[in-house]
Amino acid sequence: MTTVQQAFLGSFEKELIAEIEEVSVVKQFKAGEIIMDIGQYIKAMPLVLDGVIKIIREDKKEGELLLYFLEKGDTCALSIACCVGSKKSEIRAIADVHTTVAMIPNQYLDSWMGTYKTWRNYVLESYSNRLNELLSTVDNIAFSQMDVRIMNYLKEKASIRNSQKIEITHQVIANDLNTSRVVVSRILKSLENQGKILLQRNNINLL
DNA sequence: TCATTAACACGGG
DNA sequence: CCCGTGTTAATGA
Repeated sequence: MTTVQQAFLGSFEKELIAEIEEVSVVKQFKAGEIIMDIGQYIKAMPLVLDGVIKIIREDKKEGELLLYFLEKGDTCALSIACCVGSKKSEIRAIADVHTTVAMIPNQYLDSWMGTYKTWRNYVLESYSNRLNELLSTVDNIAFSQMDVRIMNYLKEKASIRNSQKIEITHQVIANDLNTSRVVVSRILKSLENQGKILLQRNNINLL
C-alpha cells in the first residue's frame, strides 16, 4: 500500500509529512464506490495516495457530467473551500479504480497554510491545476463534437491507466459524457472503422 | 440534421 | 439467463 511518504516525499518537507501521517485517516475505496456525494458536508480533505477518482457534476434532472480526474498526489480543490466554510459538496467523487486516500481533518488545513510553505504552494497549485482541467473540459463540451469528446475521453483514460487497453462499457462512457449509449456505440463503431480503436466486449484498444 | 428513446436480436459468460 | 453490444424506427430539437 502506498503511504503518505511515498506519494508526497518530493513535494512536502519531512515535518509536514510526519504531521499528515499523524492526523490523517487512510481510507480505501473499491472501484465504483462513492467517496463524496452531492449535498454531503465535508469534514476532511482527501489526498490521493493511489488510484484514480472521478469528479462528477450532476444536474437536477439526472444529467451527469464528468469534470475531471484526480490521480496520485492530487487533491480535490473544491473540498478545500468546502472544508474551510463547512459547506455542502457541489460534486460527487467516485473511485474509478481501487483507490487509497488520506483524509485530513479540516482543523489542520488553515494553520498549515502559515506553517508550511510547501503546503501553501500545494494548495494553490492544486487550485490552478483543477481550474485548468475544468477549462479544457468546458472547451471540449462547447467546441467539440461528440466523436472528438469520446476520443479525448479514451485518451485520458489510457494515459491515467498507462495502458492502451481500457476496460469500460459504452453505458459508462455515455453517463460520463452525458449522452446516450446509442450515440456512444455508433461513434465507437465509426472510430473502429477508421482504424483508430479496436472494440471488444468490455474492452477498448487505442491504436 | 443529428440526438434520444424504445425496442429487438445476437452472443459470450 | 443476464448483460453488453449493434442496429433500427419513431420522435423531437
